[in-house]
Amino acid sequence: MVSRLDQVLVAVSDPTRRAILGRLAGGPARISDVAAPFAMTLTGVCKHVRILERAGLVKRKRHGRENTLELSAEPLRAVAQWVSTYERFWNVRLDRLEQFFADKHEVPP
Amino acid sequence: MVSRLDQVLVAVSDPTRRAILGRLAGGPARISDVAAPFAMTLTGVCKHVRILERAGLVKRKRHGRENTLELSAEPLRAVAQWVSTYERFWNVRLDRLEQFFADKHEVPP
DNA sequence: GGCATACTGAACCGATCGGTTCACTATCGT
DNA sequence: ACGATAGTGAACCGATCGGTTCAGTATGCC
Repeated sequence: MVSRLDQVLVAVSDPTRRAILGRLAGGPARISDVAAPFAMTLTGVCKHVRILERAGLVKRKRHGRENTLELSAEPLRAVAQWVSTYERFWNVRLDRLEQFFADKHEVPP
Repeated sequence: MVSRLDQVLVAVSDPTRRAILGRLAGGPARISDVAAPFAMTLTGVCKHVRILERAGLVKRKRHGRENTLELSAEPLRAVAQWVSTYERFWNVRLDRLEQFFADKHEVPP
């Protein structure tokens, strides 16, 4: 079983897919429009979109023969949450600095 | 060329590697200790550690034949930063709610 | 010295990945 | 009805991935 966080992280760990999300952050777009800037076949982009879709990061709406893609960033929340559990570790230096000053101004016994 | 963000996201998109980071969040440990809970050979775990190391998420210190691993969460900051650029999108409902009230109290022309 | 411990490198394996080509289905515009 | 446009499914390809086995190197302990 692969968790949702897994799906999202895997989807997002590819630079092409992050670029697609970036494009969609500027507003909805058709697959062809999204694909245009890439030196890649439409089929290739389609597969990336599919992965993003399965991760819940992209919503698709069909209008006739066109597929409008829309960003759905909510699953990134899980990523933010996971990362945030490590926040205290990259603030460790700051903690030490604070400790340093705390020690300096400590009242001697 | 693969960016740092890429390296970190790829490293972190594997559940085994996230579990290793989780273990290391509880304090430094030897590779063997980290490996113990996994149904996997030591060699397998070694390879995962290597990937985490290359992403800068783990620091290694040799003491004789032992390798002490230490969490180095700072690169996760880049992930947090990247995700944060999408924060406004998962708050979109709130935005719409605000817009709704803004419209309500709008001064008619 | 001799044996156990703690890794590591290399070779290998099947599965998955990113990407392509090609053939196909719908749909749109004229 | 026609050809152009938008997208998809399937088959294929080389590369990478997660994992193994096995042999080897240090190092620690008695």
